[in-house]
Amino acid sequence: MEEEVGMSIVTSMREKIRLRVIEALMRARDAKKISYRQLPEFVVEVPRDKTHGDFAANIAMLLAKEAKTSPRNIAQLIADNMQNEDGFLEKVEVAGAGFLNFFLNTSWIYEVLPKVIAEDQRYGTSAYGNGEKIQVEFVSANPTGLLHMGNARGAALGDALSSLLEAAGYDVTREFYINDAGNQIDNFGRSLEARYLQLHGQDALFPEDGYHGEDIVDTVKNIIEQVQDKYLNIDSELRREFLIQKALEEKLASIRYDLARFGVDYDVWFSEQSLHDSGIISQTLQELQEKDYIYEKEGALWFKSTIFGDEKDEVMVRSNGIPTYFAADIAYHRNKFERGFNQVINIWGADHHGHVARMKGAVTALGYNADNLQIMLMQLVRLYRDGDIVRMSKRSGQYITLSELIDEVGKDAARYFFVMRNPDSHLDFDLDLAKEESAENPVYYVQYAHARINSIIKAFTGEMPCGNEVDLSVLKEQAEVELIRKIADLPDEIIGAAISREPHRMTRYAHELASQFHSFYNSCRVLTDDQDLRNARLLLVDATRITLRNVLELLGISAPERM
RNA sequence: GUGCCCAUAGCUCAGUUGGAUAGAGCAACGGCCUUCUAAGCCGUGUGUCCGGGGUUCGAAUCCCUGUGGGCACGCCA
Repeated sequence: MEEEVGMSIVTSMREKIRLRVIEALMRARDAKKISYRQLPEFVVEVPRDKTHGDFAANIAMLLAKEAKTSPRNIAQLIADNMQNEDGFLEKVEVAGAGFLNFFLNTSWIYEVLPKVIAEDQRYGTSAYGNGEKIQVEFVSANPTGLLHMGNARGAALGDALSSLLEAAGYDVTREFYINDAGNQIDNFGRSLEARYLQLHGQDALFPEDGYHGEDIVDTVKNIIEQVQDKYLNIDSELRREFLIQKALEEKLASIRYDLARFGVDYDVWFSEQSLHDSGIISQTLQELQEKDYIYEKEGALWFKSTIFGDEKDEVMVRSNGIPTYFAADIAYHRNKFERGFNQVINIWGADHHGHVARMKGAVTALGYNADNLQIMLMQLVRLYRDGDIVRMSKRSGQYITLSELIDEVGKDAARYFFVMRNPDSHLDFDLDLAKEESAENPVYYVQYAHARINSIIKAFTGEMPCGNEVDLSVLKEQAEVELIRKIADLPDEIIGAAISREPHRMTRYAHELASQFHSFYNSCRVLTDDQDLRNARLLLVDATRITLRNVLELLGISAPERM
């Protein structure tokens, strides 16, 4: 049975209609006016076109074949047999190919506002997820450098998705996987060492594939300030070990700082090195060996990922005995499921799409359901400045950092831009455009609505009316009714965006809500002399404020009180 | 070459998972401030939904195929 508590008003209207449709059909069948065995899955949806009613159902078209009669006949039969003693339905129409259009008695929409105001910060949230544990791993950038635009997109998407899932009633853990082991760390060490020696006037050779970025030089300069030339005449391996440790500390601190500035707050920072240290990697390897998913070839150990649809098998342990990144990642994913997450979501750049099949294969091999590992791929970000594409490469150190992005564009605009687009499409980020504080920037449109509301509330000197004491049925203007309906949609919008893993739906919703408000603002005056109307509109405006603020909060965007 | 992703208005993109006459923003043009913020509102028009087949009551959406673009194909991560 559906739990009645916490269900949104829109959902309960939808369910009420669904029930009455089913009852009507059964009544018609009892009266031998129609025959069918099984009821098809049908939808009760809010039609795009307002003239098609508040809700519409497609059941007649789906039942036509089985019932051996025309969709319009079936729809008419349902309409004639609908129970409506309580006047819940204003009218029911048969339209188009056999749609049922339901026009509801408008009284239900006036329940929305008191509910929003009572729930306040909690409005929009629901218990849909039943507290199920979900982990979202995102960004997980190499700590050898600074965060770039791709990381920024991942941060905005991952954080918004996490917030959405939380609002939909899931128990969410935000996690950052720190790649502090493996080849790139060795490379990092050699790069640091070369810079350290160079900065002391020595003629050290910089590794070909090393980290050429200026930020590495700065890091080494900072270390030198602390230790001077103490590590100049010392065993190279010890020197590298020390430099790596100090540099990782600094890099990680700056990554944490930048993400915090971007409004992203992680629950867990998980070290890859800890998997090596604790022996979990070799344990996992052994388990896979026992299950016969591993074989040896040319001195290396391979995982049979081809049996899970991968293009080729993948090396787990190199011939030099060092496990690959893939081996560590498998151990990490085993660890995730062992920690009791029902679902695990990874946000990856699309350049990693080749790993999806083998990672899911590894999860299956370990005895877990691969469907519970969802990998959200996002296409890469292309950056434009002065009309030209800015080539970005971490190795060469040529890239715009998250930190610079926040300085230039601002957190709010940047986050809105990243979440606004479908992750499946390339994002052309025009820095000059995003910087512009003009109407071109959609985030201002939404924030402006919030600021306007606050300005109305400030201008009102009396006492805010109480939800239950106001007759809201005076809100009859089209702009008023449509605004209320948009407000009422929030809980279902959140659930829909959360379960489909599509945070970008929420920016659209935010924009539509703001649009509906601006339209209302221009056609209806809130602070009028008519006290009843004024009070009702004050409540409407306050509920809009709460809804807008809650959506912006989900997206990690501030809701300014004045602009 | 093989695999994955993308292709919708002049530009940037939505399109509620298969529904009714495909929508926003920007750009263009015309109107609206003595009023709670004009970073706003109202109006004007634009489509070979990349091409071609198929599935069905119904396709931008699902399947096949062709074209164009991006990405990946390492004992890197």
